[in-house]
Amino acid sequence: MLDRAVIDALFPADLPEPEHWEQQYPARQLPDGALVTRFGPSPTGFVHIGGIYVATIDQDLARRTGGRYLVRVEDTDQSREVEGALDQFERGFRYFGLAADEDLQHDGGYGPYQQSARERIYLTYVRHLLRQGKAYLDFATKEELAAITQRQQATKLPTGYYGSWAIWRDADPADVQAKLDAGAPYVVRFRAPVDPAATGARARFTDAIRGPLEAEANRNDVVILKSSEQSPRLPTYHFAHAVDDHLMRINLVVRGDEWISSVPVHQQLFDALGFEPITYAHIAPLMKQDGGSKRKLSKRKDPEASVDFYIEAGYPAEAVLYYLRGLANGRLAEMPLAQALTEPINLDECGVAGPLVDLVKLDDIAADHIATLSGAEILAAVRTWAERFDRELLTVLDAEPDLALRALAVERDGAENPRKDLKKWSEFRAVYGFFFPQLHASVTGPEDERIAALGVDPAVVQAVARDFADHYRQLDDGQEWFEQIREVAAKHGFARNAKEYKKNPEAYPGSIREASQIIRIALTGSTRSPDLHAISQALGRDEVLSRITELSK
RNA sequence: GCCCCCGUCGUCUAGCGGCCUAGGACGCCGGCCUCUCACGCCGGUAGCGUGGGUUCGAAUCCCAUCGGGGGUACCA
Repeated sequence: MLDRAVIDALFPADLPEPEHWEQQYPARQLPDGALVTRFGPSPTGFVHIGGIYVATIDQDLARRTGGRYLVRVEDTDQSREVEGALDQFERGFRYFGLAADEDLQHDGGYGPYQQSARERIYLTYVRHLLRQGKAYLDFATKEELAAITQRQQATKLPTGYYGSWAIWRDADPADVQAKLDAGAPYVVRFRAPVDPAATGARARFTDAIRGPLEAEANRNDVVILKSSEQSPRLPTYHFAHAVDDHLMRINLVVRGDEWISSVPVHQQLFDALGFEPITYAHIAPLMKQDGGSKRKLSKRKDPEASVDFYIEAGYPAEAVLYYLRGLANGRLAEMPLAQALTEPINLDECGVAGPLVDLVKLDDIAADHIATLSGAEILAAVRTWAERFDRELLTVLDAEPDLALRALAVERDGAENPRKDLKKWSEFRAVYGFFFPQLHASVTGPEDERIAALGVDPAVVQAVARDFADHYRQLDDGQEWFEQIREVAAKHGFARNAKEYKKNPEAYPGSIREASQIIRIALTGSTRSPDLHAISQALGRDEVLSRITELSK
């Protein structure tokens, strides 16, 4: 073991002792059962939907128990850091209304809330471990490490830096001093306390979601402090997790299940540091079907892995949240959205398998949700979306707010079963664009391919349009209004109904169906639309006539 | 290689030894409504990974096997 003086010389002279931090970050005064949770975004410039998934659970648990939910930026891997990543994270989480009780902007007295700013805290505890011989300096080079792994693989031994493979674990202090004198870079490794191969030691813990779990005890002397060549000196995730979560007085760690196999290390670390063990809830990650198998949603391959995907498409945040909460806790998926958003997530009901994200299901949820909104609410949301993603639409909306409201009211306001024609705000343009003269591509005449596709004689089309326009009356009653089409259709010999037409197609230019479609296409540019009378009401008499007249020319 | 987690319709799931000839939701298919499309309503399709046990009885318990996922980094 190294002399204390040698160890201390490695650290700033004014570095505080652990007691200092313990006092600075005292136990929280919170009601019994209050959960203190945290989410740790990495500023890599990509905000993963899985982050929203986990953070929602974190926040829910804290809120419900009268605890705290904090965001701590995990930026210990500087090589992956990206400029502006924090803003991106901010924006993404704000869209989903995930505000932390404590974070970079909201100091709760347990900060800094960014690992790169916590160097002195980590160093205190590294020195502490070093002094007790629970950690040691390691000068092994990359090549040496690779060689060790290779030999272990060749002999089918567990890979890693442990026991007699750990060349610096029990090094002669004189050798260490010599390396130090030569200015050789080093890392600090944790001295794993047991050899599971010899003792059969097991690690046991109870996961808040999965119940009792068990694994081989950790054997590896994991790195806790990264290379002495770097500044600031940063810890690995393992060490930062122990120190930060203890000092921030976190009492429930919710994280992806890829961490399960690290729990044995974490337990040893907590124990060596003299920290109370912490409870874990390991969440099954969001998955994606890939050929015959499943894999985690990948930021490289799957656009829907990014929160930007949902924001750009304009999925309502509530719908996404509702979907995600239902995925986490199936019970919530069975209840209406408003209730599921406030109903607690129960960890013991959370799935353990890893659900596939199903955008078709999300679409269904979103359409259902939007159908519960009023036209005014939808307009407001579409407007907000358009501010960022469709400036032309924004201009039109702002020029004609009343028209927009009338358009949205069609088969919606006051309707028993409102249309579910909108799944996301980006669809507004395609679905409602025709209402706006600025966005509507008018039909140019009987030869327009949209009309031609009906297969009705162009001359008849023209005549129908002309007659319809000549006698057109803007009527309030839908039945009466539609009579106008029936009359024109009858006059030009259209069959009264589709059945009659089918029986003898040669005898008619078409049926009432085709006649209606002529008017529909003239008004909307499409063979599929909401109720024609309602559309005519929204458009107004002049616009109806102008669109029909285009066809009669 | 070693260690760990997981496995019910296409998807999300209910199910904790008899209430299961496995229930719901989404999807899909068909029908009704109808001037189109939606909506709505009605009906249908489809599953316990496999093989052994235990038991009067197994989706549920045990073992094995297969499949999928993760870890084994100075990434998180």
